[in-house]
Amino acid sequence: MKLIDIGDVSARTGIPASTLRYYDEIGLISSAARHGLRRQFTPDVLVQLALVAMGKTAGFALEDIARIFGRSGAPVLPREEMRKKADELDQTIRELAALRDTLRHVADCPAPSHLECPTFQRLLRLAGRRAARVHVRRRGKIKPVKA
Amino acid sequence: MKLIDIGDVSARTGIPASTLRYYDEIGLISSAARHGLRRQFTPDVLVQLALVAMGKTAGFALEDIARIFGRSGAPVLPREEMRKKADELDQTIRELAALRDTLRHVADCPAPSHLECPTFQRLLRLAGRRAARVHVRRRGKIKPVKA
DNA sequence: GATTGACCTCAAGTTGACTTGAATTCGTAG
DNA sequence: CTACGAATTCAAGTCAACTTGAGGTCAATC
Repeated sequence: MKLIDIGDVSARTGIPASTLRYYDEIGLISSAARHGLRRQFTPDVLVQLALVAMGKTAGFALEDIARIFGRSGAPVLPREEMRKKADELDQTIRELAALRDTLRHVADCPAPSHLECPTFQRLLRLAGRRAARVHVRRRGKIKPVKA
Repeated sequence: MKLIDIGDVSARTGIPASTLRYYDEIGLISSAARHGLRRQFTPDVLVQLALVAMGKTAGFALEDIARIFGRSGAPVLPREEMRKKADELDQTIRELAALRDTLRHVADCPAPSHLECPTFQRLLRLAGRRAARVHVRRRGKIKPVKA
C-alpha cells in the first residue's frame, strides 16, 4: 500500500504540517508508519481530513468529530445520536439560509434603518426564534484569514 | 421608550449577564442608559442579539459581526462584501447538507467500513472537494453544552 | 563523509470568547 | 436607616485549537 509523506498531505490539503502533527497527537488522525522520523499516512487520511473539515464547518469540536468518525473512519457514536446531530444540522442550515437571505436583503435594500424595514423583520423572525436559545460550540483559533 | 434591564435581557435570551457586559464592552451591542449602575437596553437589543446568534452560527467572528451590522443595526460593510459573504454562506450550507446526509447515511448503513461503501464515497465527493481548501474561522469558547 | 533540508519533539505562547472572583455601589423593601 | 440582593468594575483565569521556537535527527544528495 502506498504511503504519503506528511509534507505531501500538507501540500495536497493545504493544512500545515504542524496541524497534522497536532491532529495526530490528539488521535483525530493516525500515522501508519515512520520513514526515519517522518510520519507516513495511508491515502484515506485525505478522506478523514475531508470529514474533519466538514465537521468543523458544522461547528463541532474536534473531540466530537473524533467520536463521530473514529480514527478508523468507523463511527463510534450510537445511531440515535447521529440522527440527533443530523437534525441539529437541519436547524443550523435553516438559520444559515435565513442569515444568507438577510445579508442579500441588506445588500439590496436602500432603507436607511433596517430595523424598521418589514422584510428585514420577517427574515429575523424566521431564524431568530430559537437562535437566541441554542448556541453553537465555537472555540480555538484559525489562521488569520483576513476578513 | 421602554428600557429593559440587563437582568431581563439575560432572562429572555438565556445569554449570561457577563456575556452581555462583554458584548457591550467590545461594542457589539450598546446600552442606552443606566439605572444607578445597572445597564438598560432598548428593546432592539433583542434583535441585535438574534443577529449575533445567526452570525455566530455561520462561523463569523464577533468582530466581523460587529462590522456587518454595526451597533446601530445599520450595516457598515460595502454591499459587494455582503454579497460575497452570502455566496460563501451558500457554499457552507451545501457542505452542511452533505455532512447531514453523510451522518444520516452512516446511521443507517450497516456496512462494516464506511470507507468502502460507495454511497459514503459519493457523499464525500460532494462536499470534500473544496472543504479541504477553505477553512472557517472558529475560535473562543462557549459554555460546556455537553455533547 | 559532510551538508542540506525536511521533519522531529517538547515547552511555551497566542487568539477569541468568555467566565470567575474579589471588592464595591446602588435602589428598594422592611 | 439598615440590610439585602442584584449589578458593577477590573484583573486574572480558562479553554480549544493551533502556532512558534529552540535544539535535535535523519535520508538522500554532493
